[in-house]
Amino acid sequence: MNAEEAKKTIDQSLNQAQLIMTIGTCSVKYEGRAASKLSNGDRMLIIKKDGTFLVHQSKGMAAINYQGPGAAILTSIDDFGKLTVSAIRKKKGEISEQITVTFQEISFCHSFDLQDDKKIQLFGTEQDLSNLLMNDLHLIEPGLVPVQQESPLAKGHIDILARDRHGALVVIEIKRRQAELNAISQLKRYVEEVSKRKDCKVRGMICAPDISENAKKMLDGYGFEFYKLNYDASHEDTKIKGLEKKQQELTHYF
Amino acid sequence: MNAEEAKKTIDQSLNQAQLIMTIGTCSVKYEGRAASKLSNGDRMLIIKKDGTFLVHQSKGMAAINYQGPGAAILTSIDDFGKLTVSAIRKKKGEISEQITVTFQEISFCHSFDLQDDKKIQLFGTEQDLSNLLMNDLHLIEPGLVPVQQESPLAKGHIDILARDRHGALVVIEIKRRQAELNAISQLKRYVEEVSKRKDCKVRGMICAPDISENAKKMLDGYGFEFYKLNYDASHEDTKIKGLEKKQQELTHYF
DNA sequence: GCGATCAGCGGCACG
DNA sequence: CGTGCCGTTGATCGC
Repeated sequence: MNAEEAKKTIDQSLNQAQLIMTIGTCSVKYEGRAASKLSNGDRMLIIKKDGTFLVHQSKGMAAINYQGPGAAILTSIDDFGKLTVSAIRKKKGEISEQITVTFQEISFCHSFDLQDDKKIQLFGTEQDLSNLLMNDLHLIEPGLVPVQQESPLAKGHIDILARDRHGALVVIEIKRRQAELNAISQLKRYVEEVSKRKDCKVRGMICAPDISENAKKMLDGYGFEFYKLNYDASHEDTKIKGLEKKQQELTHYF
Repeated sequence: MNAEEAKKTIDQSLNQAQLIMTIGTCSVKYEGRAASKLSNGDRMLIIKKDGTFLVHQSKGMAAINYQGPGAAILTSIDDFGKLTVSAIRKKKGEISEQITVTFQEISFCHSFDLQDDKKIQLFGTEQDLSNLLMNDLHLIEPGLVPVQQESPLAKGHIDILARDRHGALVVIEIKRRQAELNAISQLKRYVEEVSKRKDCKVRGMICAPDISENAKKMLDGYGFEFYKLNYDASHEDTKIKGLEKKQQELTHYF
């Protein structure tokens, strides 16, 4: 396909705010928060009507170069008759960014009018798990009652804050996947902050489907607790299937 | 476009491991680690030759539903003559996942042969900054010498480990963007671990272009230091433009 | 393969 | 608007 032709297609479609797809051999250059270079190869360029700019290679999930919504799109034909398409982002307070795609060959360039105002409904988020646990704190231990959900702290927010039957506060951090070191650090921060403000015993607790070995050691070191949270999120109504306390390994005592 | 026709196009292209793009009105369902529903609207479905499966709406950067490389793709025509395309992922040890796209209308379905074995070159990563700083530790303070880069710890790895002119170890954590609470927690982990193993004073230090207010407070609380790292990563050779120590605010003393 | 972390992270929600 | 953090995070690198 002709470069002039493609340029015309893109320019017109931009005016009409359509989705534009261009496929061809191109090189890509990026300058902004970082910088990148990608030499000639066949790629797919997607320009959405909100300014989203995506360059995809033939493999891999992530766009290899991109620009978020709001980018200004510019097209031009260079001295060698090659089409270049640029996405430029200039926001005050942010680093100015620019991607330039230079096409050697264009095999396809077309625009599509996509009508779609539907929003996705997502189930099984951490928030969902939190809501479920809120109503089932007895699964953890008898007498545990909710104090606050999503308690906003100066430094982050606690998933669930509860009180046990002895009057101690329990900071519960929920993870929808394996808890790792940073989850323990997070919990530590919350427990420290709550301890500073409340004059009572404060327990720290992680509820997650799994925990890494190092994270478990760190957890034990702080005297926190881990509950294995078994759940099924593959349906609209996420279900908690089990919640069992994992004691410290006996080996820790030898 | 006819559903049968589109199915044939997709099936044939899958055999040839090409990139396939289908555009039309569809609903999308996902079940796996989480679950989602998206009712009818116009979308773009991209199937890459490595099994990557992407559903894009007309706006926004992220694919609204996706499946990574390795997904098995299935097509079928349902009782109402509608085309459904599914991506299924079954890996042992992982949760089985499935996306199903049901097309009401198909406006475009075509495959493309994208030849591309080029890899992107990225500049200005945290690693690059680390390399630069390694050779310019004097920018931080006189007499600071490198001990080890990317020092592997049981719990993570230290960006730069150095020794100051008084013999104290300095754990340096570099961030390419604003340091926030979790960066401080991270640094704390490393300092704790080094302290445990070395019998000398251990300093903690963050080098980042900025630091959030709370992170700064937490940093001060631990007695760590913040150096404002001014750099330009918008070119192939990233440059450090300045590195200035930010003292504690005087207000902290009142 | 597991684990820890980075990412041009993006996106969201809440102060 | 900043900030903290989740994400079906993904991608990478070291052990």
